[in-house]
This record gives sequence, structure tokens and C-alpha cells, in this order.
Amino acid sequence: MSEAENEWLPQPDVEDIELVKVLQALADPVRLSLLKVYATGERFSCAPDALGIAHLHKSTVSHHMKIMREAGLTSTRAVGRNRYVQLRRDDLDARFPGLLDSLLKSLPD
Amino acid sequence: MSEAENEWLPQPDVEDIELVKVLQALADPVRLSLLKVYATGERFSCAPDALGIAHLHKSTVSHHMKIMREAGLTSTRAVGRNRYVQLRRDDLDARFPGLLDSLLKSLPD
DNA sequence: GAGACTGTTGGATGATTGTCAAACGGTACG
DNA sequence: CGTACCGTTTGACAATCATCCAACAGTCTC
Repeated sequence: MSEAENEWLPQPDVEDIELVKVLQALADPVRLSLLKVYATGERFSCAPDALGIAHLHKSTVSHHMKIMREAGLTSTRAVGRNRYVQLRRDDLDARFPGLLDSLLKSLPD
Repeated sequence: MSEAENEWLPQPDVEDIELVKVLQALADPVRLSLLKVYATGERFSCAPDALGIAHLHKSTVSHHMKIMREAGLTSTRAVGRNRYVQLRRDDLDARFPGLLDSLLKSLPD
């Protein structure tokens, strides 16, 4: 059975996103590289290989995902046994105008 | 004697400023509040009271200053027994266009 | 139902961090 | 010179963090 149940994992409301939390979430090389991956607009599952962090254990990836989601950077939809993660671009633009764009422009290639 | 010897403390060159380091430097409530203080454009000595962090020990303040300076956020001039700190606004704008402005706009009042 | 698959949770560990306190080094000024 | 002043350095400590491993929970597919 189990029609894909399309459930969203808990995340902060737009107005509750805090700048410090966002900066803390991005103050790590791994998560900063994930920001760039997600900036393509695609939704990714959490497979370390597809995310360019094949060297990391899957539980470590899960940990990073949680931090980014709880900071308000990403939103995650659970479909079957996969988690599809994407950037909360509109929410971030509404809360911190211009911040995301300048961050992405500042990222090393 | 001792005509004020106007010496600059070591800081990274513009092109050596790293985004991760900048984000790490700002991923702390105290230092984020300092960013706002320095955004006024004034130069400040390191007196905790004038910086709005009167509750912190002077050695802690010195520690925060060092982190911000080594990240490339601030520059420090030593004059006599004082240190005058200011934001490297032009350098940051050149290295990460728009980032500083959007950060300052995103800061809670 | 038995495996295989995707991701989470809990514990363990080593590294980093924010803070304070005490000692120190220059500097200014009686 | 002696004392007060401003900031740095060092050490200590508790807290947080990034990482791995093992075990677990759902989910999909034979």
C-alpha cells in the first residue's frame, strides 16, 4: 500500500528564521558546499555521492541536513524512504533580502 | 616621548579573505552585535562598555577582536595603549559584493 | 514475509570554542 | 621612577560540534 505520503519535516516559520542560526548553519565547509548544490534549484535526496560529500558517513549527512533545516535554510519532504531537500529560496529572500544572492555570488567556484 | 606609532595589526589581504572564515566569525551573537556597532563607520577602542558588551571580560573581548580581524572583517590600528578597530567595508564589498549590505539589513534592530 | 534500501537515533570520541582569571607587556602620566 | 591604564597571552574549564559506528525504523521489492 502506502501511496507516497508526502510529509514535510518540521521547520521554522519564515518569521522565526534567525540570522545567527543561518550563519551558524553556513559556518561549516560541508554545509556551505551543500548550499551551492541546492542553489541549482533541484531537489536532492540525501545520498552523499550526489551531494559531493561521498567521504562522509550517512549519519553525518543526516546531521548536517537537520542543522540546515532547523536553521530555516532548507525544507525536506519525506517520500517513501527518501528525503527530498531543497533550498527555501523565497522564504530566505523574504526574510533577508539579497542575502542569499550575495552569498551564492561569493561562493568559490 | 613615544609619538603615537600608528601600527596596523596583521590582517589577511583582500584576496585572501575566505567566505567560510567570515561566516564563522559572524556565527556568534557577540560578534554579530559587534558588526552592527562597527557598521556605524566609527572607530572604536576595545572598551567593553562602549561596544555594548559590558558583561564580558576584557580578555574575551580581545579574543573576539582577534577572530574578526583574522577573518578579514575588521582592521586594527595600535595607537599608544589603545587599539582602534573599524570595519573593512571597502575590502569586503570588493571581495563579496553586496554581502555586507544585506547582512546589515538583516540584523535585528 | 525476507531482504535490501534510505535515512534517523544514540553513544562515543577528539577537536574546537566561548568564557574567565591571572599574569604579563607597553604606554601614559604623575 | 612608580603607578595606573589598555590590551594580549596563557591556562583552565565547560559546552558545543563534526564525525564515525552500530542499532533501529520505515519502505520498497521480490
